[in-house]
Amino acid sequence: MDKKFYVTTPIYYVNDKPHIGHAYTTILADVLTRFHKMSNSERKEDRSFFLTGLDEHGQKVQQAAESRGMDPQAHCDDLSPRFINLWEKLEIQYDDFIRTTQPRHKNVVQSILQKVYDKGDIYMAEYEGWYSVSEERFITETEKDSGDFRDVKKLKERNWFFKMGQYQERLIQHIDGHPGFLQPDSRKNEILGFLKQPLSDLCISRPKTRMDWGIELPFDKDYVTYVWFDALINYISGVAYLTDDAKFNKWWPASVHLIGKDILTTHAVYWSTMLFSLELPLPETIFAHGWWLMGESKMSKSLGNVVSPLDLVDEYGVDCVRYYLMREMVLGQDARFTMESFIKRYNSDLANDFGNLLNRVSGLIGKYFNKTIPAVDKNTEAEDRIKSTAEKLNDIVPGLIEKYRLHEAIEEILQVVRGVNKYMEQQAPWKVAKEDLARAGTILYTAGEVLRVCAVHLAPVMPKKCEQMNRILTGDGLLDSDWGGLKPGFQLESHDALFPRLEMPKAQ
RNA sequence: CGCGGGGUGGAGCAGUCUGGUAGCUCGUCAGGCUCAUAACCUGAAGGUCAUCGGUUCAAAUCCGGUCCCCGCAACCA
Repeated sequence: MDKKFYVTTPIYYVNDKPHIGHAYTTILADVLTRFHKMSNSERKEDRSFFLTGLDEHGQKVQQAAESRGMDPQAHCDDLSPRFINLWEKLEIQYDDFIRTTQPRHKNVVQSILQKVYDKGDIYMAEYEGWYSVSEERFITETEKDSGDFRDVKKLKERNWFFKMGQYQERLIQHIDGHPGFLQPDSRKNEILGFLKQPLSDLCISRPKTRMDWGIELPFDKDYVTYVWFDALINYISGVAYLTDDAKFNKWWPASVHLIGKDILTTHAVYWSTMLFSLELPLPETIFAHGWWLMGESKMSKSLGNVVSPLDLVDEYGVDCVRYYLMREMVLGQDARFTMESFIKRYNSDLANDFGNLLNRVSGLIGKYFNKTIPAVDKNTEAEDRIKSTAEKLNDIVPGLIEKYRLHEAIEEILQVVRGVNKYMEQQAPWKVAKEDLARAGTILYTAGEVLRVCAVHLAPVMPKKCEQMNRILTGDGLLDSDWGGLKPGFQLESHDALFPRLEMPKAQ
């Protein structure tokens, strides 16, 4: 994990307010970045780059703006703070926030269009397909057959096409040759299955007569570019492609594009072939995560009345929500959000195991050592054992993070926390203290130090709470998982419960 | 027969690639402890690993059939 880490989220489409799907991906990116910062030994801040932002062009944005009686740019400017403010509230430490209406992005998109055009990978042709008059867009055969669209008619339109199909074989070979490129495996197979069909070329233009909220084609002023062709480029325009070679070469190719499973094809196929055309390396990994389900349906803005995990932030704190989201979802699979599972998870992991352990340790140190961290007298086998479980986390956690097995990494840390509770039970310092104070000191130092190490490992998930725990135990928020952070002689202050137990709300 | 993923104690998951006493968290029951946020620790009950058949000394794991669930089938973000 000592190499550079460049992570991206999708740039979110500004036709509505941010929702849990946006928040989940962004928190995930933040957590992964913090894990990488932590494990990089030197110049930590230079070793990771986290890019997120907004996708502001396209028909839906234009329509959303129209329905509000606003200019599209004003609409975007109005919505963007909602995202930025939410990220701040969720403790997201991104390195850059890109908006596709920014000149730095538009310029790159136009340069790329020209470049690909000059190369001969873009040509004009007649597009014929089913057009929905009410939706003002072309629909697919499947969509037409679904019967959900009225006013459907065949329509011909002259458009510009990207020669995507010619890269089909090369893409298949890349996927086969790079097992980690598309994750999880089920998604990789999905794409390989998709690529068994002939891959057609991609229509990358929209006539301004139909839709003009986009980036103009440099070689044809009557058209703007298709929103995906525009949006995907953010991953390289955001790290200064064509404008700052040193910066670009430092970060590209991305370590991972985090996406929801709904936009897998655009990333795995469109984006990859675009990069082939540009003769740029492909990202190391595209990871498609699942969706948060509410009851039986996908949680989305269309269900305005649902309780979202985001609603819990104000009441229960951002760290607890981050913990829940990261621990409860198996990356790649769907997960179900319920209030009950949130409270159960919070109580059993954070209140009972993690938070309560702090109170046990600090309470006993208060009672028998006048709130002063005791020194280690002599380690026994029991100390060596619990200490080694803590030290093993230094290998286990980064290993699991690299494999995107985040919930397992968290579980491993919690196993160590539970181990300390067990160790306390077996060593019973509250009894030992009455006969052998030095021995009790050894036990309490060890328990406290393992707890502190666990807090350091959990800090990427719960930055505030873990720093707070570290501060309680050591007096500063420095996060270092090396053994010995607890300083004998340090005076503990009294403190409130870090994770007060929650009552299960009564069934309505 | 379009392609792919899955079906493991009450719930959620791991284990399947590299066959060999079925593991974890929550829940339930009993006991212990009493430092702590009625928390913590120990023990127990509970699974024919969807189903049928095959290979094997041995199958949750490999092979084949069947049933059920889910995703994909692009140019709308």
